[in-house]
Amino acid sequence: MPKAQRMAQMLTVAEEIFAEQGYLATSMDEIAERVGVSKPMLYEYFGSKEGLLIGCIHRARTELREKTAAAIAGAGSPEEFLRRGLLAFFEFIDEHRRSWALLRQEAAVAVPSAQEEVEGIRQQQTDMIGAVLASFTPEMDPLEAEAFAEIVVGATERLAVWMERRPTVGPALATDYVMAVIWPGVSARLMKQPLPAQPA
Amino acid sequence: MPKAQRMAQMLTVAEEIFAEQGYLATSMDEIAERVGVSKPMLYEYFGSKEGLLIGCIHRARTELREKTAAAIAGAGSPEEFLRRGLLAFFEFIDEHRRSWALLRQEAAVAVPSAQEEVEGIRQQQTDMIGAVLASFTPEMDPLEAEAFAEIVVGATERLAVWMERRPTVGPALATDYVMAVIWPGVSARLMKQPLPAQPA
DNA sequence: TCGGTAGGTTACCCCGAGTAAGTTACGAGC
DNA sequence: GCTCGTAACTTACTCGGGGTAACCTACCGA
Repeated sequence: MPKAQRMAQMLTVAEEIFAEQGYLATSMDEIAERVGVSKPMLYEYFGSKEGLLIGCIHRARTELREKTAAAIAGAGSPEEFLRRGLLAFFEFIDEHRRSWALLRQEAAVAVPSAQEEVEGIRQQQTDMIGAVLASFTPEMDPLEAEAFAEIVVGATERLAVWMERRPTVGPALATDYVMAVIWPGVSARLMKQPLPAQPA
Repeated sequence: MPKAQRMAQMLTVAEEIFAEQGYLATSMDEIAERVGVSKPMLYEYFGSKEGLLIGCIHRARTELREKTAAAIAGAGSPEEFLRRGLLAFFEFIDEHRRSWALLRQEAAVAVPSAQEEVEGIRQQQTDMIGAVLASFTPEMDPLEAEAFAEIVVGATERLAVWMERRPTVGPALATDYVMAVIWPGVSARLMKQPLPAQPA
Protein backbone atom coordinates (compact mmCIF):
# COMPACT_ATOMS: atom_id res chain seq x y z
CA MET A 1 0.00 0.00 0.00
CA PRO A 2 1.36 3.47 -0.87
CA LYS A 3 2.71 5.56 1.95
CA ALA A 4 0.12 8.33 2.04
CA GLN A 5 -2.76 5.91 2.10
CA ARG A 6 -1.13 3.77 4.78
CA MET A 7 -0.47 6.82 6.94
CA ALA A 8 -4.08 7.92 6.67
CA GLN A 9 -5.21 4.46 7.67
CA MET A 10 -2.84 4.44 10.64
CA LEU A 11 -4.17 7.79 11.81
CA THR A 12 -7.74 6.60 11.57
CA VAL A 13 -7.05 3.43 13.54
CA ALA A 14 -4.91 5.22 16.12
CA GLU A 15 -7.50 7.93 16.67
CA GLU A 16 -10.12 5.30 17.25
CA ILE A 17 -8.09 3.22 19.70
CA PHE A 18 -6.72 6.24 21.57
CA ALA A 19 -10.26 7.54 21.95
CA GLU A 20 -11.50 4.13 23.14
CA GLN A 21 -8.85 3.31 25.69
CA GLY A 22 -6.86 6.44 26.27
CA TYR A 23 -3.36 7.23 25.15
CA LEU A 24 -1.51 5.57 27.99
CA ALA A 25 -3.48 2.36 27.92
CA THR A 26 -2.91 1.89 24.21
CA SER A 27 0.17 0.03 22.99
CA MET A 28 1.84 0.49 19.65
CA ASP A 29 1.64 -3.26 19.11
CA GLU A 30 -2.09 -3.08 19.42
CA ILE A 31 -2.41 -0.30 16.88
CA ALA A 32 -0.05 -2.10 14.54
CA GLU A 33 -2.04 -5.27 14.80
CA ARG A 34 -5.33 -3.54 14.10
CA VAL A 35 -3.83 -1.74 11.13
CA GLY A 36 -2.57 -5.13 9.93
CA VAL A 37 1.07 -4.16 9.88
CA SER A 38 4.08 -4.50 12.15
CA LYS A 39 5.16 -2.03 14.79
CA PRO A 40 8.26 -0.67 13.06
CA MET A 41 6.06 0.60 10.26
CA LEU A 42 4.40 2.95 12.69
CA TYR A 43 7.81 4.17 13.74
CA GLU A 44 8.87 4.49 10.12
CA TYR A 45 6.01 6.87 9.41
CA PHE A 46 5.44 8.67 12.70
CA GLY A 47 8.70 8.35 14.60
CA SER A 48 7.19 7.69 18.01
CA LYS A 49 3.97 7.05 19.86
CA GLU A 50 3.83 10.74 20.57
CA GLY A 51 4.33 11.49 16.89
CA LEU A 52 1.39 9.31 16.03
CA LEU A 53 -0.78 11.14 18.54
CA ILE A 54 0.32 14.49 17.17
CA GLY A 55 -0.50 13.28 13.70
CA CYS A 56 -4.05 12.55 14.82
CA ILE A 57 -4.44 15.96 16.40
CA HIS A 58 -2.93 17.73 13.45
CA ARG A 59 -5.30 16.14 11.02
CA ALA A 60 -8.31 17.08 13.11
CA ARG A 61 -7.00 20.61 13.46
CA THR A 62 -6.67 21.01 9.73
CA GLU A 63 -10.16 19.76 9.16
CA LEU A 64 -11.59 22.07 11.80
CA ARG A 65 -9.81 25.06 10.30
CA GLU A 66 -11.17 24.32 6.86
CA LYS A 67 -14.72 23.89 8.06
CA THR A 68 -14.64 27.03 10.16
CA ALA A 69 -13.14 29.11 7.38
CA ALA A 70 -15.86 27.95 5.02
CA ALA A 71 -18.55 28.69 7.59
CA ILE A 72 -17.58 32.25 8.41
CA ALA A 73 -16.83 33.35 4.88
CA GLY A 74 -19.06 36.24 3.95
CA ALA A 75 -20.47 37.01 7.39
CA GLY A 76 -21.42 40.68 7.56
CA SER A 77 -21.44 41.55 11.26
CA PRO A 78 -19.39 40.50 14.26
CA GLU A 79 -22.44 38.78 15.68
CA GLU A 80 -22.92 36.78 12.55
CA PHE A 81 -19.23 35.93 12.46
CA LEU A 82 -19.26 34.63 15.98
CA ARG A 83 -22.49 32.76 15.58
CA ARG A 84 -21.39 31.01 12.41
CA GLY A 85 -17.97 30.19 13.83
CA LEU A 86 -19.46 28.73 16.99
CA LEU A 87 -21.96 26.68 15.08
CA ALA A 88 -19.25 25.28 12.81
CA PHE A 89 -17.23 24.34 15.87
CA PHE A 90 -20.10 22.61 17.65
CA GLU A 91 -21.03 20.76 14.48
CA PHE A 92 -17.47 19.58 14.09
CA ILE A 93 -17.44 18.30 17.65
CA ASP A 94 -20.78 16.63 17.14
CA GLU A 95 -19.44 14.70 14.18
CA HIS A 96 -16.24 13.70 15.94
CA ARG A 97 -17.34 12.93 19.48
CA ARG A 98 -14.77 10.28 20.11
CA SER A 99 -11.75 11.95 18.63
CA TRP A 100 -12.75 15.19 20.26
CA ALA A 101 -12.45 13.49 23.63
CA LEU A 102 -9.02 12.35 22.54
CA LEU A 103 -7.94 15.80 21.50
CA ARG A 104 -9.17 17.61 24.50
CA GLN A 105 -8.58 15.18 27.29
CA GLU A 106 -6.11 12.55 26.27
CA ALA A 107 -3.68 14.58 24.32
CA ALA A 108 -3.53 17.48 26.67
CA VAL A 109 -1.59 15.79 29.39
CA ALA A 110 0.33 13.05 27.77
CA VAL A 111 3.03 14.79 25.92
CA PRO A 112 4.33 18.31 25.84
CA SER A 113 4.39 18.59 22.09
CA ALA A 114 0.89 17.18 21.79
CA GLN A 115 -0.08 19.89 24.19
CA GLU A 116 1.39 22.41 21.79
CA GLU A 117 -0.54 20.92 18.95
CA VAL A 118 -3.77 21.24 20.91
CA GLU A 119 -2.84 24.80 21.80
CA GLY A 120 -2.44 25.36 18.09
CA ILE A 121 -6.10 24.54 17.63
CA ARG A 122 -7.05 27.07 20.27
CA GLN A 123 -4.70 29.58 18.71
CA GLN A 124 -6.59 29.21 15.45
CA GLN A 125 -9.82 29.94 17.24
CA THR A 126 -8.58 32.87 19.28
CA ASP A 127 -6.86 34.38 16.25
CA MET A 128 -10.07 34.18 14.32
CA ILE A 129 -12.05 35.84 17.06
CA GLY A 130 -9.36 38.41 17.73
CA ALA A 131 -9.42 39.30 14.06
CA VAL A 132 -13.17 39.82 14.15
CA LEU A 133 -12.96 42.10 17.16
CA ALA A 134 -10.07 44.05 15.68
CA SER A 135 -11.75 44.50 12.32
CA PHE A 136 -14.89 45.93 13.85
CA THR A 137 -13.33 47.98 16.62
CA PRO A 138 -9.72 48.68 15.60
CA GLU A 139 -9.00 50.95 18.53
CA MET A 140 -9.81 48.27 21.10
CA ASP A 141 -7.04 47.50 23.57
CA PRO A 142 -5.19 44.50 22.06
CA LEU A 143 -4.68 42.89 25.45
CA GLU A 144 -8.37 43.11 26.15
CA ALA A 145 -9.24 41.77 22.71
CA GLU A 146 -7.00 38.81 23.40
CA ALA A 147 -8.60 38.20 26.76
CA PHE A 148 -12.06 38.30 25.18
CA ALA A 149 -11.04 35.82 22.53
CA GLU A 150 -9.67 33.47 25.20
CA ILE A 151 -12.86 33.75 27.18
CA VAL A 152 -14.99 32.90 24.18
CA VAL A 153 -12.82 29.91 23.28
CA GLY A 154 -12.81 28.64 26.85
CA ALA A 155 -16.55 28.98 27.17
CA THR A 156 -17.11 27.23 23.87
CA GLU A 157 -14.77 24.38 24.55
CA ARG A 158 -16.23 23.71 27.94
CA LEU A 159 -19.74 23.75 26.58
CA ALA A 160 -18.68 21.28 23.90
CA VAL A 161 -17.58 18.86 26.61
CA TRP A 162 -20.82 19.39 28.46
CA MET A 163 -22.81 18.83 25.28
CA GLU A 164 -21.44 15.28 25.12
CA ARG A 165 -23.19 14.46 28.38
CA ARG A 166 -26.44 16.10 27.29
CA PRO A 167 -27.77 14.27 24.25
CA THR A 168 -30.71 16.65 23.89
CA VAL A 169 -28.40 19.61 23.38
CA GLY A 170 -27.29 19.93 19.77
CA PRO A 171 -24.99 22.39 18.03
CA ALA A 172 -27.74 24.95 17.45
CA LEU A 173 -28.83 25.19 21.07
CA ALA A 174 -25.25 25.20 22.29
CA THR A 175 -24.56 28.13 19.98
CA ASP A 176 -27.58 29.96 21.35
CA TYR A 177 -26.42 29.44 24.93
CA VAL A 178 -22.93 30.72 24.29
CA MET A 179 -24.19 33.71 22.34
CA ALA A 180 -26.71 34.52 25.06
CA VAL A 181 -23.99 34.70 27.68
CA ILE A 182 -21.18 36.37 25.80
CA TRP A 183 -22.76 38.51 23.15
CA PRO A 184 -24.20 41.26 25.35
CA GLY A 185 -20.81 41.76 27.01
CA VAL A 186 -18.75 41.57 23.83
CA SER A 187 -21.15 43.81 22.00
CA ALA A 188 -20.99 46.43 24.73
CA ARG A 189 -17.21 46.56 24.45
CA LEU A 190 -17.33 46.79 20.68
CA MET A 191 -19.45 49.92 21.25
CA LYS A 192 -16.62 51.10 23.49
CA GLN A 193 -18.56 51.17 26.67
CA PRO A 194 -16.08 51.21 29.56
CA LEU A 195 -15.12 48.07 31.48
CA PRO A 196 -17.44 47.87 34.43
CA ALA A 197 -15.23 48.31 37.47
CA GLN A 198 -15.71 46.66 40.82
CA PRO A 199 -18.90 47.88 42.46
CA ALA A 200 -18.34 49.98 45.55
CA MET B 1 8.77 9.87 59.97
CA PRO B 2 5.01 9.44 60.72
CA LYS B 3 2.80 8.39 57.87
CA ALA B 4 0.72 11.56 57.49
CA GLN B 5 3.75 13.79 57.39
CA ARG B 6 5.53 11.51 54.93
CA MET B 7 2.50 11.46 52.65
CA ALA B 8 2.29 15.23 52.64
CA GLN B 9 5.96 15.45 51.79
CA MET B 10 5.53 12.94 48.96
CA LEU B 11 2.65 14.95 47.53
CA THR B 12 4.65 18.15 47.65
CA VAL B 13 7.64 16.60 45.89
CA ALA B 14 5.49 14.78 43.34
CA GLU B 15 3.52 17.89 42.51
CA GLU B 16 6.72 19.78 41.92
CA ILE B 17 8.34 17.16 39.71
CA PHE B 18 5.17 16.42 37.76
CA ALA B 19 4.77 20.13 37.10
CA GLU B 20 8.40 20.45 36.04
CA GLN B 21 8.67 17.53 33.68
CA GLY B 22 5.19 16.29 33.04
CA TYR B 23 3.54 13.15 34.33
CA LEU B 24 4.85 10.75 31.70
CA ALA B 25 8.43 11.93 31.82
CA THR B 26 8.57 11.50 35.59
CA SER B 27 9.61 8.16 37.05
CA MET B 28 8.62 6.87 40.43
CA ASP B 29 12.28 6.18 41.18
CA GLU B 30 13.02 9.83 40.67
CA ILE B 31 10.29 10.97 43.02
CA ALA B 32 11.36 8.40 45.60
CA GLU B 33 14.93 9.58 45.41
CA ARG B 34 13.99 13.23 45.84
CA VAL B 35 11.78 12.37 48.78
CA GLY B 36 14.71 10.44 50.22
CA VAL B 37 12.90 7.14 50.44
CA SER B 38 12.63 3.98 48.36
CA LYS B 39 10.09 3.35 45.63
CA PRO B 40 7.96 0.76 47.44
CA MET B 41 7.13 3.39 50.05
CA LEU B 42 5.35 5.42 47.39
CA TYR B 43 3.38 2.33 46.46
CA GLU B 44 2.69 1.62 50.11
CA TYR B 45 1.01 5.00 50.54
CA PHE B 46 -0.46 5.77 47.12
CA GLY B 47 -0.85 2.41 45.42
CA SER B 48 0.30 3.50 42.00
CA LYS B 49 1.75 6.35 40.02
CA GLU B 50 -1.76 7.30 39.08
CA GLY B 51 -2.76 7.24 42.73
CA LEU B 52 0.00 9.65 43.54
CA LEU B 53 -1.15 12.02 40.83
CA ILE B 54 -4.71 11.82 42.06
CA GLY B 55 -3.49 12.57 45.55
CA CYS B 56 -1.89 15.76 44.26
CA ILE B 57 -5.02 16.84 42.49
CA HIS B 58 -7.23 16.00 45.41
CA ARG B 59 -5.21 18.09 47.80
CA ALA B 60 -5.31 21.10 45.49
CA ARG B 61 -9.03 20.63 45.00
CA THR B 62 -9.67 20.68 48.71
CA GLU B 63 -7.65 23.81 49.17
CA LEU B 64 -9.42 25.56 46.30
CA ARG B 65 -12.82 24.66 47.70
CA GLU B 66 -11.96 26.02 51.11
CA LYS B 67 -10.63 29.28 49.76
CA THR B 68 -13.58 29.81 47.46
CA ALA B 69 -16.08 29.04 50.18
CA ALA B 70 -14.43 31.55 52.46
CA ALA B 71 -14.36 34.17 49.72
CA ILE B 72 -18.01 34.03 48.73
CA ALA B 73 -19.43 33.81 52.23
CA GLY B 74 -21.73 36.73 52.84
CA ALA B 75 -21.97 38.04 49.29
CA GLY B 76 -25.27 39.86 48.82
CA SER B 77 -25.94 39.83 45.09
CA PRO B 78 -25.28 37.38 42.29
CA GLU B 79 -22.82 39.83 40.80
CA GLU B 80 -20.88 40.04 44.02
CA PHE B 81 -20.98 36.25 44.36
CA LEU B 82 -19.54 35.74 40.94
CA ARG B 83 -16.95 38.44 41.29
CA ARG B 84 -15.70 37.16 44.61
CA GLY B 85 -15.66 33.56 43.43
CA LEU B 86 -13.74 34.45 40.30
CA LEU B 87 -11.24 36.52 42.22
CA ALA B 88 -10.64 33.71 44.69
CA PHE B 89 -10.08 31.31 41.82
CA PHE B 90 -7.61 33.55 40.01
CA GLU B 91 -5.74 34.22 43.21
CA PHE B 92 -5.50 30.52 43.88
CA ILE B 93 -4.07 29.97 40.40
CA ASP B 94 -1.68 32.83 40.82
CA GLU B 95 -0.27 31.26 43.98
CA HIS B 96 0.00 27.81 42.44
CA ARG B 97 1.16 28.46 38.90
CA ARG B 98 3.14 25.29 38.54
CA SER B 99 0.77 22.87 40.12
CA TRP B 100 -2.10 24.48 38.27
CA ALA B 101 -0.42 23.57 35.00
CA LEU B 102 -0.14 20.04 36.33
CA LEU B 103 -3.78 19.85 37.27
CA ARG B 104 -5.17 21.28 34.14
CA GLN B 105 -2.86 19.92 31.49
CA GLU B 106 -0.98 16.93 32.78
CA ALA B 107 -3.69 15.21 34.69
CA ALA B 108 -6.33 15.61 32.08
CA VAL B 109 -4.93 13.17 29.61
CA ALA B 110 -2.85 10.76 31.54
CA VAL B 111 -5.29 8.68 33.40
CA PRO B 112 -9.02 8.28 33.37
CA SER B 113 -9.46 8.53 37.11
CA ALA B 114 -7.24 11.59 37.31
CA GLN B 115 -9.53 13.03 34.70
CA GLU B 116 -12.43 12.37 37.02
CA GLU B 117 -10.65 14.09 39.84
CA VAL B 118 -10.11 17.17 37.71
CA GLU B 119 -13.73 17.05 36.63
CA GLY B 120 -14.55 17.05 40.33
CA ILE B 121 -12.90 20.44 40.62
CA ARG B 122 -14.97 21.78 37.77
CA GLN B 123 -18.04 20.22 39.31
CA GLN B 124 -17.39 22.18 42.48
CA GLN B 125 -17.22 25.35 40.46
CA THR B 126 -20.26 24.71 38.31
CA ASP B 127 -22.27 23.61 41.32
CA MET B 128 -21.42 26.82 43.10
CA ILE B 129 -22.41 28.95 40.13
CA GLY B 130 -25.51 26.91 39.44
CA ALA B 131 -26.54 27.43 43.06
CA VAL B 132 -26.13 31.18 42.71
CA LEU B 133 -28.23 31.31 39.57
CA ALA B 134 -30.89 29.09 41.07
CA SER B 135 -31.09 31.04 44.30
CA PHE B 136 -31.65 34.32 42.50
CA THR B 137 -33.86 33.10 39.71
CA PRO B 138 -35.43 29.84 40.87
CA GLU B 139 -37.69 29.50 37.85
CA MET B 140 -34.78 29.45 35.40
CA ASP B 141 -34.60 26.43 33.12
CA PRO B 142 -32.22 24.02 34.91
CA LEU B 143 -30.60 22.94 31.67
CA GLU B 144 -29.88 26.51 30.77
CA ALA B 145 -28.56 27.27 34.24
CA GLU B 146 -26.20 24.33 33.87
CA ALA B 147 -25.04 25.54 30.49
CA PHE B 148 -24.39 29.01 31.86
CA ALA B 149 -22.36 27.62 34.72
CA GLU B 150 -20.30 25.54 32.31
CA ILE B 151 -19.68 28.58 30.16
CA VAL B 152 -18.50 30.63 33.09
CA VAL B 153 -16.18 27.90 34.31
CA GLY B 154 -14.76 27.32 30.84
CA ALA B 155 -14.17 31.01 30.29
CA THR B 156 -12.51 31.37 33.67
CA GLU B 157 -10.29 28.37 33.33
CA ARG B 158 -9.10 29.39 29.91
CA LEU B 159 -8.37 32.89 31.06
CA ALA B 160 -6.37 31.46 33.93
CA VAL B 161 -4.16 29.61 31.46
CA TRP B 162 -3.80 32.77 29.40
CA MET B 163 -2.93 34.77 32.50
CA GLU B 164 0.15 32.61 32.97
CA ARG B 165 1.54 33.87 29.69
CA ARG B 166 0.71 37.50 30.50
CA PRO B 167 2.65 38.55 33.57
CA THR B 168 1.03 42.00 33.62
CA VAL B 169 -2.41 40.49 34.05
CA GLY B 170 -3.18 39.73 37.69
CA PRO B 171 -6.21 38.22 39.38
CA ALA B 172 -8.04 41.54 39.65
CA LEU B 173 -7.82 42.41 35.96
CA ALA B 174 -8.64 38.86 34.95
CA THR B 175 -11.75 39.04 37.09
CA ASP B 176 -12.73 42.32 35.44
CA TYR B 177 -12.33 40.83 31.99
CA VAL B 178 -14.44 37.80 32.73
CA MET B 179 -17.13 39.87 34.40
CA ALA B 180 -17.18 42.32 31.51
CA VAL B 181 -17.87 39.55 29.02
CA ILE B 182 -20.25 37.35 30.94
CA TRP B 183 -22.06 39.56 33.37
CA PRO B 184 -24.29 41.46 30.92
CA GLY B 185 -25.49 38.20 29.41
CA VAL B 186 -25.96 36.35 32.69
CA SER B 187 -27.65 39.34 34.26
CA ALA B 188 -30.08 39.63 31.37
CA ARG B 189 -31.13 36.01 31.84
CA LEU B 190 -31.53 36.44 35.57
CA MET B 191 -34.02 39.20 34.68
CA LYS B 192 -35.74 36.59 32.54
CA GLN B 193 -35.16 38.26 29.24
CA PRO B 194 -35.65 35.67 26.48
CA LEU B 195 -32.76 33.89 24.81
CA PRO B 196 -31.86 35.91 21.75
CA ALA B 197 -32.72 33.74 18.78
CA GLN B 198 -30.81 33.57 15.52
CA PRO B 199 -31.07 36.87 13.66
CA ALA B 200 -33.05 36.70 10.45
C1' DT C 1 12.97 -9.39 76.89
C1' DC C 2 10.23 -10.22 73.82
C1' DG C 3 6.55 -9.83 70.42
C1' DG C 4 4.11 -6.90 67.25
C1' DT C 5 3.98 -3.42 64.09
C1' DA C 6 5.07 1.01 61.58
C1' DG C 7 8.26 2.38 58.50
C1' DG C 8 11.59 0.94 55.52
C1' DT C 9 14.89 -1.67 51.94
C1' DT C 10 16.87 -4.87 48.22
C1' DA C 11 16.22 -7.38 44.34
C1' DC C 12 13.46 -8.84 41.23
C1' DC C 13 9.50 -9.48 37.18
C1' DC C 14 7.50 -8.05 32.98
C1' DC C 15 5.32 -5.09 29.75
C1' DG C 16 5.74 -2.00 26.25
C1' DA C 17 8.45 1.80 23.72
C1' DG C 18 11.86 1.95 20.57
C1' DT C 19 15.60 -0.20 17.22
C1' DA C 20 19.01 -2.99 14.28
C1' DA C 21 19.26 -5.83 10.84
C1' DG C 22 17.40 -8.25 7.39
C1' DT C 23 13.59 -9.51 3.71
C1' DT C 24 10.36 -9.09 -0.17
C1' DA C 25 7.90 -6.57 -3.95
C1' DC C 26 8.35 -3.96 -7.84
C1' DG C 27 9.29 -0.47 -11.26
C1' DA C 28 13.13 1.69 -14.31
C1' DG C 29 16.88 1.12 -17.25
C1' DC C 30 19.64 -1.64 -20.20
C1' DG D 1 14.45 -10.97 -18.79
C1' DC D 2 17.98 -9.69 -15.66
C1' DT D 3 19.59 -6.47 -12.27
C1' DC D 4 19.84 -2.52 -9.52
C1' DG D 5 17.60 0.57 -6.29
C1' DT D 6 14.33 1.65 -3.33
C1' DA D 7 9.82 1.54 -0.95
C1' DA D 8 7.32 -1.27 2.09
C1' DC D 9 7.65 -4.50 5.47
C1' DT D 10 9.22 -8.21 9.31
C1' DT D 11 11.68 -10.69 13.05
C1' DA D 12 14.03 -10.44 17.03
C1' DC D 13 16.00 -7.94 20.08
C1' DT D 14 17.35 -4.00 24.14
C1' DC D 15 16.15 -1.36 27.96
C1' DG D 16 13.73 1.73 31.03
C1' DG D 17 10.28 2.07 34.30
C1' DG D 18 5.89 0.58 36.76
C1' DG D 19 4.83 -2.61 40.04
C1' DT D 20 5.85 -6.48 43.67
C1' DA D 21 7.67 -10.21 46.91
C1' DA D 22 10.29 -10.87 50.43
C1' DC D 23 12.92 -9.37 53.88
C1' DC D 24 14.76 -6.02 57.55
C1' DT D 25 14.88 -2.98 61.83
C1' DA D 26 13.92 0.25 65.25
C1' DC D 27 10.84 1.24 68.74
C1' DC D 28 7.03 0.76 72.13
C1' DG D 29 3.99 -1.47 75.36
C1' DA D 30 3.10 -5.62 78.36
